[in-house]
Amino acid sequence: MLITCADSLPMNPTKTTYTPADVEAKWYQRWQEQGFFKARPNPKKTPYTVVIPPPNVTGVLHMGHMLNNTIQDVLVRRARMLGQEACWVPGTDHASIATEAKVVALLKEQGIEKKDLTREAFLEHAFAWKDKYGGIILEQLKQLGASCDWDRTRFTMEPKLTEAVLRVFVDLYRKGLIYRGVRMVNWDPLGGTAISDEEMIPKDVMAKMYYLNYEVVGQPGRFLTVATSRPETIMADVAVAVNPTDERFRGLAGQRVRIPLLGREIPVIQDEYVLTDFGTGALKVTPAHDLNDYNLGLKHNLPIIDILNDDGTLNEKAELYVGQDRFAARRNIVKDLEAAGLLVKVEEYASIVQTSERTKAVIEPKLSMQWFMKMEHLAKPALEVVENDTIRLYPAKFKNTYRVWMENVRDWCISRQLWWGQQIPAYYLPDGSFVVALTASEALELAREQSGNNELKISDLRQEEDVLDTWFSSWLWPISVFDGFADPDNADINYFYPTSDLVTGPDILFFWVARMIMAGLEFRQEVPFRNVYFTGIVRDTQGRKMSKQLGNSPDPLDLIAQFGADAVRTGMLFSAPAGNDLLYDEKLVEQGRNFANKLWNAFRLVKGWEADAALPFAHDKPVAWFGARLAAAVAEIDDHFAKFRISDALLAVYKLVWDDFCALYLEMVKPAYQQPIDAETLRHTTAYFEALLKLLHPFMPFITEELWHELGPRGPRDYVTVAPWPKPGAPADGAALLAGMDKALAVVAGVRAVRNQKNLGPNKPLALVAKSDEPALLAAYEGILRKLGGLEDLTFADAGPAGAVSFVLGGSEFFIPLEGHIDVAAERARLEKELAYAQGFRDSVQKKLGNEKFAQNAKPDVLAREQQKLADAETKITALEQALKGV
RNA sequence: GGGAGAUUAGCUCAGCUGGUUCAGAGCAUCUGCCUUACAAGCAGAGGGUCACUGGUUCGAACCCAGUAUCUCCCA
Repeated sequence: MLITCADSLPMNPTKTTYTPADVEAKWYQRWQEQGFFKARPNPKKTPYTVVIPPPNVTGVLHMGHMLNNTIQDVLVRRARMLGQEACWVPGTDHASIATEAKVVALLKEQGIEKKDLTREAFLEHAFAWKDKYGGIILEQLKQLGASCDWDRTRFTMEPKLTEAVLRVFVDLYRKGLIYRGVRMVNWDPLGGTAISDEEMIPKDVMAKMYYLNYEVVGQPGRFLTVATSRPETIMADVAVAVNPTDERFRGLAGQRVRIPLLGREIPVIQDEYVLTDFGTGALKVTPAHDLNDYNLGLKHNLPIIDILNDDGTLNEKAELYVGQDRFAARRNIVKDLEAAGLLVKVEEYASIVQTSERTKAVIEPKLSMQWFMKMEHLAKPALEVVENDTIRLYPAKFKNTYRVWMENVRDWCISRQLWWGQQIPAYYLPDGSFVVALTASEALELAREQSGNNELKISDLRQEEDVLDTWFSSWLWPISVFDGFADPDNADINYFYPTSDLVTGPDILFFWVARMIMAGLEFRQEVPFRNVYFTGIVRDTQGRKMSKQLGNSPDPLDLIAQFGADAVRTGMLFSAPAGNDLLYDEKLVEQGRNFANKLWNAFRLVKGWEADAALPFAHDKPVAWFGARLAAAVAEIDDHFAKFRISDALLAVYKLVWDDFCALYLEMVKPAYQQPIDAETLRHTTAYFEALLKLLHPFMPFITEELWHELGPRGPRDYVTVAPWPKPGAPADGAALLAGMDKALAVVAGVRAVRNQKNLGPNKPLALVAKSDEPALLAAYEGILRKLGGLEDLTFADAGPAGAVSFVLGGSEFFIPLEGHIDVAAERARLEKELAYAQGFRDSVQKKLGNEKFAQNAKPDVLAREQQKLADAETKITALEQALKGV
């Protein structure tokens, strides 16, 4: 009788290599047709929710996305198989500064300058561009196999999410948590906006240090030399500071000095902040243009003179070089200082300047009027939920980082001087005061109330030009994707929130993760997620970050085309422990491809078997053993998942498939060429194969789905994607089965080692004589010993035959008669070495057991183990001594 | 300058409560095999003073102190 595994074979099972390109698109389409990725509130199931860290709407897939989304997909697919209602919400981020910079650059190519456009016209261009190129990245994720519920795709700037942002802004403003204030910000003069710290790129440069002479007032000819890298800012100086302990400036404190060229008098102040060994030890204080100086100015109550315009040119307060760009002014003032004899010297030194990630402009620390959010009130509960493990961070070391940041949290500058983003819903009255409201008409009402002027019209109000920081929409993401602001009691949010796991990079722990926690607690009184898994940064084999400039970043789509999505996914995961950077190496992807190929060939083998119903069940031992092995592996894999050890889980499946199933189990049950197999064994083998496909599916969704359908006839909705995850239930005698097989396999390994040592080749039939202390056990595994060891004969005896190679396992001796291959001296030497080793081991255990304090202090189970070790060592020594006598 | 973390095989990393294992995995390396599923493969082997110096302990990769080097975060 013939048991067929599948009705049709779209793939050619005679081909020895698996070709992923033939099947991947097909299965992704089928999954979508079947609606497997769609999630709906279902009270009978436990929800499992993941919100994607939304990539930039105009971005394209890079290696970091590959890693991050592979991990999410593994978690989501496994949850789905565990019978949970798995909901993975995809979407994109409007990424205000990045996208605006791209649109500005694009318009420039078309000869259009942003400044010549109205806000409305610019946004029209931006939306047109977003509609054309936006969301490409989501299509790319499908090629990776990402099982997102695409019907739920959101965009942080779509109307509903924008409404959520505005509601939150108004709410927090009314709670008194949002205010306007003047602060030192990172100003991008080219982009004309404040940017956040993470949007700056530090650049190593060789800068010049200029030594300038400030004349001491009332002491003509006496100068105080000050070192500065920014001579063009001396017009904004308000003091010169020295360290109070610095002997060189004794007596100068309280004196006044004259700013070079300008002649304005400023005081000399003392502060410990000043480093005595940097520059000349005298520091010019320019509060408007340096953050440290600003703080120094606050401390000493100094005035602030801001000499720069928003575009980086000098304003009239500078008095000199007005209208010139800061760098032109620098060149000119150096010339003039030199001419005036006030420039002592110029030194080169290595320095770091901050530049804008988008416009590349050198960042200017600048005082400006911005919108801020108070963080203290929000940070406190957000810290607590991480401290008390309501939210767990993986790896846990990030708890420390999180704590330090949350305890020193500073107010959040939420305004950006851009157009692409959510415009701040504040409306200025003609008198300069303002109101905050969701809509213009509400604003008008408030404005009339506030001003007492009922004649005010909407056209009298001027809406704030600034937009909100992108993170001000992404911090609401886990709530807003379920419309939790507009409709706080809807079925989706009640069911899917809080989400389960968040997978993201540690670089946005503060900007995103911490703020989502705050938002969750503030607006829903509930954490946004239970676990946060931090991935590492993908680097090249030399440890460098992937970057376009270095050209060290492969195109993920090329990789998928070349190796298959499954191979790329496993390649990323093979070496990606949580929080550790991943050194990407194409070899890992090759390893993934090889693994897919291994699986494919195992399938080809099993597929080729024909069952003969007349044959008796011949492989009860292998079948029982692999059942136990599988159960143990499932338990181990589940444990790895519970601890978010994703790459360990993968490695465990990898070894189960490759070593246990292919190298051992299949070799044990494999019939001789073109011989039939008994039906019972084939039935078990097929069931095991299916279990392996299930365990592998989260990691390698495509090949497992393909083989699932090849392996047996399937109903219309019978897909491994929705198959139940294997249960770990181990058979009662599992431990004994595993231990027994280990002993048998040790004998096989011994025989194979002899084969290799004696250069016998895999085919030469050998005879094995066993002087075993467990003959019954070995007899039970005789079939396996013969097959895997290539034995033509297995006999039990009390003594070894002459002219045999021997090896010792535990208390048993094994002999392989090999006339003509025996080198007596070498045999003796080998056994003696082994004996000496065993004796040394015994002695050390004996010594430990003989130590009174050990006997007193060690736990009973430790003591018992040591005694067992001693007994085992004694047995082995006896057997070795016997073997030596026989040589 | 302040803080956090790391250092285990050639590489990337595990190693849980100090004792199952006189230190484990994957990859790489070496040797031998084109053995009727797979050379993208099979069988076997070698490879470590657990950064260094002390300390605690019957016992330390693990706990403590110091040193060195590296990484990240904050300023």
